[in-house]
Amino acid sequence: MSITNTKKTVSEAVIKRLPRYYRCLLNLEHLGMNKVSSKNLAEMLDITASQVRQDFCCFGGFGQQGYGYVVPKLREALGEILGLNSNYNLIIVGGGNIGRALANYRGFKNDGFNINAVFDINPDAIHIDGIPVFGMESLSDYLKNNPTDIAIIATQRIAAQSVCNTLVELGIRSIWNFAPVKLEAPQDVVVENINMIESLFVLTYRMTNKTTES
Amino acid sequence: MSITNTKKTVSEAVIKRLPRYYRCLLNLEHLGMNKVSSKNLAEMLDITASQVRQDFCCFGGFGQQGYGYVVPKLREALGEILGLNSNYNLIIVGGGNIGRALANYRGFKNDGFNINAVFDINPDAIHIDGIPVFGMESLSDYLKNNPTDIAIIATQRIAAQSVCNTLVELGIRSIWNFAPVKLEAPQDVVVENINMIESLFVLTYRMTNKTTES
DNA sequence: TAGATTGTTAATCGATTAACAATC
DNA sequence: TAGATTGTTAATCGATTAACAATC
Repeated sequence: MSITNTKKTVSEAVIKRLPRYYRCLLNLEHLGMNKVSSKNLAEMLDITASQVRQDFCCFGGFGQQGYGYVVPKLREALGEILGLNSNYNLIIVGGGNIGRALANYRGFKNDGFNINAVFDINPDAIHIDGIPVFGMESLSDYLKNNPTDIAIIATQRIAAQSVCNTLVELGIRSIWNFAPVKLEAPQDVVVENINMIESLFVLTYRMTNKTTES
Repeated sequence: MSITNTKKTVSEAVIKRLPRYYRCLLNLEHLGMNKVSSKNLAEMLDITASQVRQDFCCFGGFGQQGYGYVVPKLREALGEILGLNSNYNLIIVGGGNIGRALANYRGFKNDGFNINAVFDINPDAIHIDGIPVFGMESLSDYLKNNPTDIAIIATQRIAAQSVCNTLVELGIRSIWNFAPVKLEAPQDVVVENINMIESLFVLTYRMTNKTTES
């Protein structure tokens, strides 16, 4: 009740900007900056100062009139809003290229995301340093014994929906989906997608339709 | 002049929907469907029929009143708008987890995207089946001799901007960026980003701020 | 105190939705 | 022809920007 969500709903657009504010503030904090104004932030993020203040206002506002924002305090507050003060336990389903890349990438750990296991239909063919790889048939037992906050779906497109169904049935309520499909899931399940091919198509669109002027 | 961009500017929101329309139509085409209405498409994509028609209208409209849209014709037209009727030559800079995953993933080839080479500061440590791995010092020579449409930046965050500068200097005009930084580039350079950590933060935001009601 | 900058309300701008004439 | 569905204009809704009183 203290910080979160004073106003009714926070728009998609605002939510997508929150991680950027957070990252930017983390950088400033590491640089030892103590004070920042909406004008400063706006310049760094290429948006308007008005928008910065408006966005923060959704959550109650964290500044001091006439002064600005205290960097560590604001970063902390945004971290709380984003849920970054907890640790998260993750598993990956699908040990193909993307699944392995995510498993091997150690960067998520810094932000409290621990990848504890990888599941694949063909576990014997996959080796990942420091993370166990199990067959799909072990998923149910694993989840019963190991509380898991987030499941990453990194399977083939064709398998993604059925894997999603299984995960939901086994109690998973948060899915980070890398398969290029729109997953159907109950409304209490949170799904966030990374769709590379869509991003690539946007790139070729811009290449093809580049404006020649200005 | 024939198909593209009748109206002045196409909004970001519309552009982001184009790949979805395209994917959906490709599926319908594979299923052998010949006809589709804006209502059908809207249902499949979870948007309004009005929006579908409005979006297509940006490019002149491809339907027949009273009938709907001819699937292969519409798919073809969208493919042209998205620039998917050409082949593209790509290179990857950065042979870490993401770079290797992208290089090993064969799926892009289906859509005409050929990954021809990988560059890394430590090329000897990296082996990718069927794709040569070179040192960074070979980049300039390679690009002189091998026309390249798109460069993928898959380096560490810290190296990304300098790699970007080099690529731009060497003539690259399209960059698909996987490093979690906002790259500065001349305005005639097209940059499209995949920012995983931002996506993950949006996921934890939704987990943390889930509405209990309804 | 005077200057700066927030929080918030009001104005503007743009995107989505509704409506409907055109027409297949 | 009658029914269906587009293309497009008008209405609505929401997000961004501007403005400014509050206040540090």
